[in-house]
Amino acid sequence: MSDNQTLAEKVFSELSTAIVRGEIRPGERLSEQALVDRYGGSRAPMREAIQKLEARNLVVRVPHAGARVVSLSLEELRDIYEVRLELESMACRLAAQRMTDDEVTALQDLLTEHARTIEADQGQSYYQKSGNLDFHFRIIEGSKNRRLHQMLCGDLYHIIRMYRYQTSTSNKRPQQALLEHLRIVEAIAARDAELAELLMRRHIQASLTNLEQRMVRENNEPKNKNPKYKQTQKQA
Amino acid sequence: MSDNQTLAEKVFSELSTAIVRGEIRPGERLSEQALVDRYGGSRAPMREAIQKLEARNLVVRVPHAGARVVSLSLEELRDIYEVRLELESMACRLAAQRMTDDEVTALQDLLTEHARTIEADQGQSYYQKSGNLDFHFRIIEGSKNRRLHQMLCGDLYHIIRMYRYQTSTSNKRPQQALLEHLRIVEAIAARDAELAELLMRRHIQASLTNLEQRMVRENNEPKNKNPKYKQTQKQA
DNA sequence: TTTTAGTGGATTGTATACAATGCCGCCTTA
DNA sequence: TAAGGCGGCATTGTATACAATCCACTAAAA
Repeated sequence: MSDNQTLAEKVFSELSTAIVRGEIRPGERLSEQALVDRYGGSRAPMREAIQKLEARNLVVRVPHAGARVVSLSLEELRDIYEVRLELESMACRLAAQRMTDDEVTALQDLLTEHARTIEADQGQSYYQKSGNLDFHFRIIEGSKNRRLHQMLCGDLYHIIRMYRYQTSTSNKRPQQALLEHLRIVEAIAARDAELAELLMRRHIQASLTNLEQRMVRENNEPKNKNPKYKQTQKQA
Repeated sequence: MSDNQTLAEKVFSELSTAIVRGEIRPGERLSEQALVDRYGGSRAPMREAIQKLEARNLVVRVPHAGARVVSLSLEELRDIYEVRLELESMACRLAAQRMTDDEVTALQDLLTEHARTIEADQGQSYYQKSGNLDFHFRIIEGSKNRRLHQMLCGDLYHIIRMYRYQTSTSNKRPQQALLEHLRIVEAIAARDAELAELLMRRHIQASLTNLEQRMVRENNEPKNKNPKYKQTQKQA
C-alpha cells in the first residue's frame, strides 16, 4: 500500500514539493549520492526521480556534470507568465463554452465561500491564496481540454508557485481579486466566452505587468547571472 | 566525438524519429530488453531513453507494465490542436512585435523562395511541407519567447507530425497556404500584431475544423477505444 | 461452459559494481 | 610569480545481478 508507487516516484514527489517550497534553492546541486544518503535506496531510483524533475523543468541536467535546481532569469519567468496568460485565458473561454450548468453552479458556490472566508479574517489573505489556485484550477478543468490542463497544472504552475514562495507577490488585495473572479464567473454563467476570456486575461495581466516592472527595476543588478554554487563539501 | 552525447540520448533520438515517422506504431510496446537487443548497451540507458520519450509525451509508461507508444484518440488530438492553435497565434502576435527588421526581411525572402519552389514542381507539393514547417518555425522563433518555442517545437510538433505522417492531411493546396503565409508576413512587416494573430489563427483553424469534422464522422466507430495490443510473441 | 484460484514466465524496479568523464588542485617550468 | 600541464578525486554513465510485480495460461470446480 505504501509502496504502491515506486520509490522513484516518491522521491520525485518529495523533491518536487521541496523545490517548489524553496527548501532546495535555485541553483543548488542535486547529487545522486546525496539523495541516496537522504532518502535511502540506490542510485537508480534517484536518477529516475531527477529525470522526472527535469521533464517538469524543475531541474536542469547536463551530461557528466549533474543536475541543478532551475534558476530562472526574470526574462525566462516573463516568458512563462506570458504563456500562462495566454493558455489560461483560452481555458476560460473554453470553460464558458463547455462547463456543465452544475459545474458553473459549483463554481459560484465556491466564490460565495471565498467571500465568507475573506470577510472572516479581514486582514489575513492567506486562505485566499489556495482559494485563488482552486478557482483557477476549476476553470482550467472546465476547459475540458486535458492537454491544456496538463500544461498549465503540470508544468507551468509548479515553476510559478516556486517563485511565488520566494518573491512577494502583490497579492494584498484579495477583495479585488474576488471581485474579478465574480465577474469572470458571471460571464461564464452567461456563456459569454469572449467576455470571460477577456476578463481572465486582464485578471492575470496584472501579475505579468507587475513582473515586467520588477524586471526593468532589477535590471541593473542581475541577481543570478553566474553564481558560483560553492557546494563542494569535502569536510574541513 | 561520436559518443559526445550519451548512449541514452542517442537511443532517445533514434526512437523519437522512428516514432514520429510511424516506424514504431502507436500502441506498440517498448520492451527494455528489446531495445538492448536492437541498439546494444544495457538496460539502464534504455530506461533513460524511454523516460525521455515519456517526458515528450511520445510514450506512456505505467509502473510494472512497461511503455507503449502513445495512441491518441481523436479527442486528445483535438486537444493538442486547440492548444497549438492558441499558442501559435500568440507566437505570431509576439513575432509582429518583436522580430527585427532583418528577420522580417529574411522571412519575406523565404516566401519568395517558396513561391519559386511551388511554381517549379507544379503538382508536387512535398517540398512545401518542410517549407511550411520552416515558415511556422521562424515565426515561433520570432516570438522571442523561449518557453513558447520549447512547448511548440519540443512537445506539440512531434506529436502533430507523428499523426501527419499517418493521416492524410488535406494539404493539397499549397498555393492557398502560401497566399495566407504572405498575408501573415505582410501583417508582421506592418507591425500589426492583432491582424497577424488573427490571420495565423484562421490559417491554422482550417486544420482543426477539418479534424473536428473527422471526429464526428468517425464517432460511430471508435477506433482505439480499448485496443488489446495483441503483442505477445512467444513463437507459435 | 464459465468462473476462479494458482502457477510459471517474462518484464520491470532496484541494488551493486565497474568504466568514463569532468573538475580541482598541485606541481613543474619558464 | 604566472602559466600550463598533469594526476587524483569525485561524480555521472553504464553494465550486470537480484527482487518484486504483473500478465497469461492452465486447470479445477461450480
